[in-house]
Amino acid sequence: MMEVLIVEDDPLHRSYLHDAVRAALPECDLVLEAENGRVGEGLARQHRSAHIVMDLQMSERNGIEAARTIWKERPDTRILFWSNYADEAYVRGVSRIVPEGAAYGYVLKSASDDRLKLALRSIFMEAQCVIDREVRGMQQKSLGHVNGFTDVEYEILIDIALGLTDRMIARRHNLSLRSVQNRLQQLYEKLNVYQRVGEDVEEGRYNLRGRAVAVALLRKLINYSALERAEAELNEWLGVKQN
Amino acid sequence: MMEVLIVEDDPLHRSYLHDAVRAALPECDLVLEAENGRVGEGLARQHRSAHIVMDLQMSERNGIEAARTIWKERPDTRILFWSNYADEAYVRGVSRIVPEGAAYGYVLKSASDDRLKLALRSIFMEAQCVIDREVRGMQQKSLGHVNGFTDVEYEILIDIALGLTDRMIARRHNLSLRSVQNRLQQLYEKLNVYQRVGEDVEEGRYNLRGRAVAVALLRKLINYSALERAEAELNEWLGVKQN
DNA sequence: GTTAAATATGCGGGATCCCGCAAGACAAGC
DNA sequence: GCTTGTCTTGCGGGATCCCGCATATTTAAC
Repeated sequence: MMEVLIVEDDPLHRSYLHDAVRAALPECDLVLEAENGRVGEGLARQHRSAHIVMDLQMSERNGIEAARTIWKERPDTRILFWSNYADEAYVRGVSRIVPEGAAYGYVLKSASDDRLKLALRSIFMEAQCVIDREVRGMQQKSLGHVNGFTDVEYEILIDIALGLTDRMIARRHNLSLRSVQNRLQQLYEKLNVYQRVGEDVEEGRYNLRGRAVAVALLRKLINYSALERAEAELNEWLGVKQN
Repeated sequence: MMEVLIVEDDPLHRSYLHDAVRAALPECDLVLEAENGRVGEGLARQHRSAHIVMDLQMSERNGIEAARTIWKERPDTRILFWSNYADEAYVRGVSRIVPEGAAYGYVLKSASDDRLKLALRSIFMEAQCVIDREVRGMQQKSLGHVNGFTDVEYEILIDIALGLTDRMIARRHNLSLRSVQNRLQQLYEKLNVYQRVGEDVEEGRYNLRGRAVAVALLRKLINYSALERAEAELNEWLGVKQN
């Protein structure tokens, strides 16, 4: 008596997943479906789902937020993230919320049938972690300190992407103004923002702050959902500070 | 003897589209498929395709760029854009490149079977334009001057999102420094960026420039593909300026 | 335990940004 | 013509950003 919950907003992908689950897990006798994160959370709570397949990019409430609240309630839930992209923003977002010792997976939608089915069995039956090669590569590059970003640096990157002033960032992280600016300089360095843009010396420089955000977006260090989440956290912080 | 070219990177969606085309257009005797924009361009050129269904968000080369080069070569090509989103950035991007008097369509993937098939017939057989209601609504709101953005304003918004300095923007648009800054003030006004962020008066302001970009991203006035395109155009401009 | 490296903080200054004020340019409408 | 409104440009100044220089403090390494 095993149940699997599918959270995925695309009907075609949903039914494809349904079939895959049925084929890979004959011991599963109930497959639930949710068409966005909000509904998925509800179903997970109601059915105490222990096995979830989760899309990341959904309209109503995205997969990372849904997974976070689900894991907060029951940290031993096994979740397989099934996504189109291996953007650093997503990978970071996921690994930030996975609880200690939880079994989870991250496979791309471009993966083969077999890989998906294998991952389903490994995670749900064997409680193993399965991370796609591309995603794993991303993780390595991200955490490997060559051209990778510290957590603090990443936080500050997000902060300037949100449009905070240096002073605000300093207050938020309990740092001095100058320290924040040091971090920013490191960021500019790592993001390779110091090139001139025009031929005239001393004439065509970028606005470093803005350029850093642009480059981060182009390199997919940041994406919409990361920004959205960060904006929510910022507002929350502003809220508690108010009181 | 009618041919239809499908450009779509998701295999499931591709085969769904294939079926839909077959069902809606029995007079069509050849359906070609491409898995990204680059391949799509090639096939379109090779087969002189006059009827194309195009996804917007693709990895290798996105739908807007592909459509632009295709339309540049044969402006009477009929293209149906089939996308997940009605973001203002996409809508603007599409309407910027559609040639005078061309027949095109924009329907969402969430649309029903019937709507898709109807759109296929309307555009390919009758040369009519078919724009989904949600998308149309977006267009209205975008162009209607209440809370809508001028083309110039939008250009400048893109420029600060790319991280250009005021001076650079001025040079690019042949404006004075001060005019650019006027435009920026309008932008800040329209994007509602002037609110304080903290309780201390005179203490917690946003960095307006950065905040404007953040808000624009959150409101989906800008998205990844728009940035990518803008970055390419910027580099092109820098190139010709060099010589 | 000593050295080296990374990190945090302060000071100061030049560049840029943000913007109020004001004057000229151009078009539309009466 | 006159007015009104929008757009442009210049000037000037305060705030912020970017960053070199110098000094603690912490962390890592041997």
